[in-house]
Amino acid sequence: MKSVFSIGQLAREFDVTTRTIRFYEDQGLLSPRRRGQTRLFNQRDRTRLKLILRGKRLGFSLSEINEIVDMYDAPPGETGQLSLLIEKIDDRRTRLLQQRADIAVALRELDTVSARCVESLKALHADKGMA
Amino acid sequence: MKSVFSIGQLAREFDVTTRTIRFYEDQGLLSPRRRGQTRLFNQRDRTRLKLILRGKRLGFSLSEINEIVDMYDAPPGETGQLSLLIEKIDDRRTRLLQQRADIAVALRELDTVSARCVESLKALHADKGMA
DNA sequence: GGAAGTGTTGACGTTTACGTAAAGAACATT
DNA sequence: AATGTTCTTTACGTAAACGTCAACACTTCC
Repeated sequence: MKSVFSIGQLAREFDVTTRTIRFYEDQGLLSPRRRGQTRLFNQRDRTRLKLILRGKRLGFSLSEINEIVDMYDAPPGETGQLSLLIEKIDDRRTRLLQQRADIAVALRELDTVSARCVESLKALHADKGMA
Repeated sequence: MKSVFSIGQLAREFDVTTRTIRFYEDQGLLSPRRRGQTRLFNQRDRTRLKLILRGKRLGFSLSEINEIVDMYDAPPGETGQLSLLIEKIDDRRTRLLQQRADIAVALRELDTVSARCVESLKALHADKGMA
């Protein structure tokens, strides 16, 4: 369990370019410590990067991801901020549930297409037998 | 059950702009019939649009969606094309399953954040009671 | 017959999310 | 001392997915 990572290490581990990681820092999604000019990433930075990439896989934009990642930090003190956060959570949950439903439909349809492929293969083999 | 739609009707129904629909046609994702210059969309076009928008919700790019929508049309005759299609189906299934797993994790984490919100609210009420 | 509403084709503008050099610093190896 | 590797900043480039006019045609309503 290492506790400090270079930009290159993280890039290799998560299969992104260093340019991408620097870009995320530029956008305020990451803020690693520095030793001189060089970036030093700790476990928390690494976790945030993992969160970011999961958000990307789910089709969120970087600014949405920025909001999301902030959600995981300490809840805000004011009631106003808190209800805003609850609203965001609800929005995100709704979107995730929609996506889950979309995936269910899409997977069923893939099965249908698969079945048609099998049928086509059968037909091709039958033709082959005829020749 | 209507069988022909104008571009405006579809735009309203699916909450996209007409510009978006024309762009999709330009990219070869839609190809409605014409009466003179005017586009006439049928049920098949409408279904394709629905597929496209679901693909977008799942974070696929338009070129990926193009491939996907083609999958739902008649399977190709050649064995080579067919095995290519099977490969694509497999890729897509893998990605969907990854997304589903991501969603499961994200939903659990949302519950955690929700719980923290409730705790924070309790604490705020306690403070209020103290004053 | 003029205005409103819907349709059309360009064509340029914009945001997002990086890619891709350019030019240099720091450090290890040969 | 030269080479190689990994890091840095700065900055221009780009593909995707539309937005946003402009300028025009057709129909309908008053």
